[in-house]
Amino acid sequence: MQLRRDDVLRGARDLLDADGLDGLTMRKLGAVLKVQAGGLYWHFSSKQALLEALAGDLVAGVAETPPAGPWDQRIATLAHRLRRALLGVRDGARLVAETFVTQPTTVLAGRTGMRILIDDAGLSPEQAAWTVIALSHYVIGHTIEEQAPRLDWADKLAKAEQRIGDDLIHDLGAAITADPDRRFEFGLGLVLDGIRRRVEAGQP
Amino acid sequence: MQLRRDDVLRGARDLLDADGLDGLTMRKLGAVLKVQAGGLYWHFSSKQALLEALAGDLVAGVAETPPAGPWDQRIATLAHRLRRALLGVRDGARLVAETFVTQPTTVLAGRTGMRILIDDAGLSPEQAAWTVIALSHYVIGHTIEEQAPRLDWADKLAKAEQRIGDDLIHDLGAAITADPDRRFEFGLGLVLDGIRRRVEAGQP
DNA sequence: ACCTGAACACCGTTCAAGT
DNA sequence: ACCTGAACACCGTTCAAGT
Repeated sequence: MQLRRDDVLRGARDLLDADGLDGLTMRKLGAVLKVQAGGLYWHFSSKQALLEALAGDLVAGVAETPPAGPWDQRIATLAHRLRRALLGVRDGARLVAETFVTQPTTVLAGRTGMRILIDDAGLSPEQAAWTVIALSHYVIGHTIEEQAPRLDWADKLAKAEQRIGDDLIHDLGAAITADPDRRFEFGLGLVLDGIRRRVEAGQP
Repeated sequence: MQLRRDDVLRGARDLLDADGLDGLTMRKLGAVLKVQAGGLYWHFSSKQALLEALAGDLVAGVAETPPAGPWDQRIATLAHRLRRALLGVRDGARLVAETFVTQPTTVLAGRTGMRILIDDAGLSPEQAAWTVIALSHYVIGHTIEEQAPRLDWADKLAKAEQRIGDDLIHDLGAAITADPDRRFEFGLGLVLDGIRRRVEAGQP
């Protein structure tokens, strides 16, 4: 029963989900796939290459053209898809962040966003490019934090609140522990509003 | 000549700058400080704890209250300070991203931002908290990408451009390789515009 | 209090050799 | 073509023992 490239990727994905990015080692992956660790290097030239392939696969679906509709809704769809993709596996955002632009699938997703901003929203190609980049930075930043191990946050926040003794810290803590879906929506809305300003300025 | 906690932190910072986050090992740090690796565990309970202390120090200055002025300018100052802090050491953004909210200094920086948004811009405490969180996600996302090793980006982008054969990919590539300062400014402006919408909606 | 020495249980990667 | 076996040069962490 020989191993194919896709089997390795699937095994890596499962192991990532089980043990996290720091727990994903070539030796454990070998064990899962019933293969010596060294054998994996026939399929991938390095662990880094394997991780990049994994990251590429993760964001593969994002680039599909969203259904017709208002430009802001279509862009929101892309942003949601990217977040969903990153959330698809443990530490997905960290994984993708470290191999971001090098991935063809990421480039394609960026292009899809640009199309919408140019054709539907009327931005210049340059503006569109800068905008999709900024938006992706927000999505990735948010999702990294969302996926970060929350272990003892509550404790540390409570301590900070006590030490500083401030209502603002309490409100900040409440926001941090709030529903990530809603927090993402809020930040996305903020960025979209920023884009709207540009769009309106362009066609008054 | 005994080692103090601060000496360890300073050594770790230097080593981080020299070898990057993946190259920062307890054994190399021990060598730099003329100490056995195990000896470091008297000063820090784990490597993780050391990294967290390093991250905390890095963003320590961000929380200082910015000079008086329009609220958007003061918020921009905070965002620039955070980026500068992250750029202060190699892989600083990655380092901070993984230990983000647990750091008291980060909490303090968030509080400073909230003060401005509440007192100067007239947002509710809740809105202010959600806003500083979203903004910090953008800053961190941007800076992680900015600090990512660029090794063979140009090659891969050129290949993607060739393969897809699209002007949009060319424009996207140009944007990605553009001056990070200007790209950061653009994205920050986008988010600030989004906040302005909220502010105007709040006090029409 | 602060560190050494030495060990334990791991890593990624290479590469001759097997099938 | 695909993998084994074994090695190389590393890791983080613990802990008795030294000073």
